[in-house]
Amino acid sequence: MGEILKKRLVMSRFQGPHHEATLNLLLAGAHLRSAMERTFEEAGLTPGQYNVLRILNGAHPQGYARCEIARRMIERAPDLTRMIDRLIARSLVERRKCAEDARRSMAHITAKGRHLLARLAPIVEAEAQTMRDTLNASEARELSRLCEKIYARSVQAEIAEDEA
Amino acid sequence: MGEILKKRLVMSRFQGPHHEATLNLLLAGAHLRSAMERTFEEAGLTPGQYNVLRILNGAHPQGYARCEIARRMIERAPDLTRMIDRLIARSLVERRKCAEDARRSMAHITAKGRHLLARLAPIVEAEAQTMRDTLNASEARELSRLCEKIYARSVQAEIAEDEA
DNA sequence: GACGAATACGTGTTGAAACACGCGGCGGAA
DNA sequence: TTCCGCCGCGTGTTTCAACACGTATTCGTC
Repeated sequence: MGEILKKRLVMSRFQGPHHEATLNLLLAGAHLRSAMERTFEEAGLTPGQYNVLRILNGAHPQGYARCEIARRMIERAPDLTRMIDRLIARSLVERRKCAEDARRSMAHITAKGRHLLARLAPIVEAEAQTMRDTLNASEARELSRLCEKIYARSVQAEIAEDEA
Repeated sequence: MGEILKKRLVMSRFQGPHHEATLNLLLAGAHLRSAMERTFEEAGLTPGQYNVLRILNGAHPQGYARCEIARRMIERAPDLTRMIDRLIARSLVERRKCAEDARRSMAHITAKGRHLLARLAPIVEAEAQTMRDTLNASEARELSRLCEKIYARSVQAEIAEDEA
């Protein structure tokens, strides 16, 4: 147990299973993230940009306001405005005014953006298949459960504010 | 199951447990990472810089060459040189020449760097305690095992190269 | 309806990553 | 020894991210 992490970090001693789990989680997360980077770099997209496109594609054709996108992002994105700007510069997204609330700027995915997502779909599916090859279904559910426990506290705080 | 993630990403449907696990792992990793950022920002350190300091502290007083540090980092750090430069600028680390191999530049933690780590220790311990409150020991071990499976393939490839 | 507070965006600026490249030093082969 | 390939490191440049701030709009309260 823990042999792989030992070799990876060239460490000989741990400070208990929780420390080991923390390091492993950070490593696995960074690994998945860099796998995403490699997947999308061919299309010139960062993981965050891909995430925005996916979110907007889910909202097609209505679109989302900037703050709605931020709420649905995996990672916090303080600079979401310019991230969207870059997508607009490549004609993958367009910005329109919001009728109900003039403060909001609605972002919509374009046909070109949807085409890009479609082209990327098989590559993304291949990555998903790798995960299915690595974990069985019950392991995946267990991993979900444990990860949720880790960020549950802060998220529940956010939801509490949300529903207050 | 999965209710928290649904609320977090405001999603209503999933594409199976593996997709859910992937998202949860990314979220938990980002959560841990931002918790580290908040922990160290008071000291003006990024998680990567703290990691370097920890690594050099473990090698004290011999020090490590740049490439040795890179091998022990949690995240890949292509710009490790300048990361060390910033630590040197704050007198937390110093650079010396390597006698055996003039190509290498050895980095050593300074007394000031060790003092900073000592000052940060209780805060880090508090974070560790949070993890112990969240997961019991067997859950931590299971999380470690699952995370290791995820990055095992690529790591084993690296080790294979390493030992070739 | 008017005022203050909060919200939703956008921007200017600073700091840090990623990538490619160049230099110097080491090691093996003829 | 000499040459060539590789390694280790540093740097220049560009792109991106984080923080703080300013502006416009909406909401709540009187």
